[in-house]
Amino acid sequence: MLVVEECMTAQSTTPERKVRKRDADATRGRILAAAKTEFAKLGLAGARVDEIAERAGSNKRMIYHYFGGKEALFCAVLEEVYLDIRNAERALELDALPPRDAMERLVRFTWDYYLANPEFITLVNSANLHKGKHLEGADRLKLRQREFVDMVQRILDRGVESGVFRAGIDPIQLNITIAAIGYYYLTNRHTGGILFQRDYMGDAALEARLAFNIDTILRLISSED
Amino acid sequence: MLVVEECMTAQSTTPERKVRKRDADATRGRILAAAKTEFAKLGLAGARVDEIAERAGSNKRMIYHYFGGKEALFCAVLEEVYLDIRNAERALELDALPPRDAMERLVRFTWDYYLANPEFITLVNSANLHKGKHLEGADRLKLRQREFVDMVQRILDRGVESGVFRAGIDPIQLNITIAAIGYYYLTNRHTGGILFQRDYMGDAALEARLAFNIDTILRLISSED
Amino acid sequence: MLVVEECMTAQSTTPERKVRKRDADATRGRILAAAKTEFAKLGLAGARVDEIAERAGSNKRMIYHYFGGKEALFCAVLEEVYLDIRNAERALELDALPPRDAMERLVRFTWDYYLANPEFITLVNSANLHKGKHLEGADRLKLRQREFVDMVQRILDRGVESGVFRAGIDPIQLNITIAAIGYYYLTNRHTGGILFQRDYMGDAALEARLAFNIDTILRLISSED
Amino acid sequence: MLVVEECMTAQSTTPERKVRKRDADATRGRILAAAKTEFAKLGLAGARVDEIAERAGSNKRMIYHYFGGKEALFCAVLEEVYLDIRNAERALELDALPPRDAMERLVRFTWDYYLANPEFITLVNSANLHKGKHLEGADRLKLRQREFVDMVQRILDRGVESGVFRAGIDPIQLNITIAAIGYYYLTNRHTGGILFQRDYMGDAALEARLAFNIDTILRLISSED
DNA sequence: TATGAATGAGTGTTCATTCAT
DNA sequence: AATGAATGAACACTCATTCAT
Repeated sequence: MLVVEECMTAQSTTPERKVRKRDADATRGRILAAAKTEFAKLGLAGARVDEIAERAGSNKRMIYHYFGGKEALFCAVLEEVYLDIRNAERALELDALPPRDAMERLVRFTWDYYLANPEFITLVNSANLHKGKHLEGADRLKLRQREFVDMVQRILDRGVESGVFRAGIDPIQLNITIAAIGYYYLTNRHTGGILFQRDYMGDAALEARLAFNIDTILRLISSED
Repeated sequence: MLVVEECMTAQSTTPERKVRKRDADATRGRILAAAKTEFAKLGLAGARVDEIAERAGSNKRMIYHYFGGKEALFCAVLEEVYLDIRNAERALELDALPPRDAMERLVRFTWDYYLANPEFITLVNSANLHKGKHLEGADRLKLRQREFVDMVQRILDRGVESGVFRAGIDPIQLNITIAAIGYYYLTNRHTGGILFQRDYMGDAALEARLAFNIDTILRLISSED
Repeated sequence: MLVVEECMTAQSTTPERKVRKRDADATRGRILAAAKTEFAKLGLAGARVDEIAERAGSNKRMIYHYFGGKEALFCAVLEEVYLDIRNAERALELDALPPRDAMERLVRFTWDYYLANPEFITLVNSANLHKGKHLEGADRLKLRQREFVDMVQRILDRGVESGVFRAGIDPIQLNITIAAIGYYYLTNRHTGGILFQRDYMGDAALEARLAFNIDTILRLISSED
Repeated sequence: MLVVEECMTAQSTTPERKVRKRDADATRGRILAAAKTEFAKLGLAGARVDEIAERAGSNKRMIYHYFGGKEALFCAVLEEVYLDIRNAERALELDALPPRDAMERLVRFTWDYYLANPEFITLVNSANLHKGKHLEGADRLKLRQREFVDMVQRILDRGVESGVFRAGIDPIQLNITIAAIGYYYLTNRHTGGILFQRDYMGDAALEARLAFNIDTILRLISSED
């Protein structure tokens, strides 16, 4: 049914392209943006190709022309949003900060990014509902991810060296936990809000959660309390 | 489009029902079980009423007879899985354990439950994709949830009293974090596995994550390092 | 793309069916008849499922319910028309006629059948355009075909015995030729009419062709001129 | 819908065209060849303009430039293949052979031509499915066809004169039959192969059929057995 | 001469749901 | 209580054709 290999063809246009006849790249971009919104709101199965085309101010045929199909379009969206967050993380230049500050900055950034880009969360959830199939071809991403883990490792190493962090912390476990405590709160804010009968998204609630999360991570890695 | 109110009609059959309706209840139960599997695997939009009927060994018309429609069936499934986990938590009788043991037990239970009931996670994700609409009518659940928070509060209180826990910890924030560090790891295991190029589900990996999570929570609430 | 195996499921309804709830068999029959007309007129690729449904006074969904799809419907149509002609041939009871009369009767019947059932010809052409794929599962047909060849063989044998036919004539080659000289004239009547600038379908032309064909076959098999 | 008149514009480029237009003619030729293959394989409705353009190593727009549209392209293809076979027949120079040899040569040639050019058969079938509409404008062809019939008439006349052939044979009926017995065997080889469960295309089978056909025609026209 | 971009109408197929028994 | 028949709206996807360069 799903031809995952098609995802390989969904790479963004090559940068060498100079003359943009009739704005092909712009159309492609508008479709991608519309698809991101639509897939984020309704999931892969719930999103409608018609709606994406209309939202993009284009027409259905172009989606098939540029991306090959709905699933391949989903692949392209996924790759894009993952590249976006990894690029933003890299732009933090955490290597330039003292280790404790760097770590707090990372927790704060992760939280702020999820808040500012709520589509990221639902898209990742959709990708996982489909067992990650649509991400399998994204080799560029794996490289970026490794760079990111290395950076976190460097922060940990510097912290251990300067005595503020414990030794022996797995950077991937740490990374997962940093993401988890923000991501979970936000992705489950609706059911959580109903069941706990609590405001999740007010300013005070958000600030309280961020503070709790920073505390959680710093206590986890500190050399002493 | 969505008639959330239909969810009200999706309550499980009342216990007063005569015993001769055994078959009817059995059919209802098989439909509910089939729906759980199907919605968990494909989401609300991706699941097919036909497939649910077939998997239940029943026919489509019965779904409309017992539940009113696809969305109402989804409501019933959601309520059931939430009740199941809350009941299981209550059965832990954490009040009978010393506070540190009780807390470790809770972290461990939460992790094990998610592992043993993977549908729970994808169903909750689906519920949140739809902004929790399908949970709005589930009043029985809100009560249970409150009981659960109270129990965690009691553990924290006992821990503070005996000096092993810090004071001032919000039981709901703690609860969210306990869930988060297990839930996130498991729900995003596919994309995580691909991007980190790491085994998520092997025995060693699972044990390592559980240990990391217990450590995270205990460090978070301990009165000192 | 084409799942030829689906054709297997396109067998006509089992005769054991007694109670016809809401006229299921009638609907099936009307769809089959409409499909025959439509496929004959426009070919497999040219025929439209919408048009078939409308012509059948039914709706598109029923086509998929009863036949599984467009191609499977084509399989069912093909099987039906082949069974029809083989049944009609069997009804001729040629075994009861003197060999020469039987053979003339067969040539005449074949010609008349093609004239009365022009869809047969275009349907067979369509089947062959697709390399016969849609006939592969029709085992019932192969049996009938064999019975038919055996009957022709018996006529030939009786003719040889009585001295009117030559010995050594292959019944299948003869059969093919009997079909060919009628079929070709009719299937290519349009291009033939244009290129030869000749009336193909007037009464006189049809009679002349039939006479020519009978003459061709009798000269081919006669023991002497 | 169908604008048959467009076929008029599909004449091949006039020879007066300057030599510098070599590329243009080459493109036109490649499109025509690709179209022949594609129409032969899938019929008029089944063939895809995109596929033809790609197969021609050209682009879709050129098809519209040179031929005007899909149907007009089909007209051009049809005219070409008919001219090809008529030219090949003329090249046989049957007037130079004794009548019996000439007739056998013609049967043999027709058979060999169909075998070597299987597209001819499916294209003619497609043309007839559409009631010959696409051939209506091809006046050049009608002339050639007449020349061909005249040639067959001359062979028959010579045969009657020399006593080897019967008198009174209609050259067009004969022509049709010569074509029929080869054409039918080949066009229906797939369904025939399945229903008769017989090899149609092996060397021995082909030779046997050719021998049978020559025998059929010679017996039909011989003055005596 | 040549070409990629664009499109509207349509194409086979599937859906949740209702009807009739 | 249970079920096969039926449906219309929608679905992903494709088509021949025209536009702009």
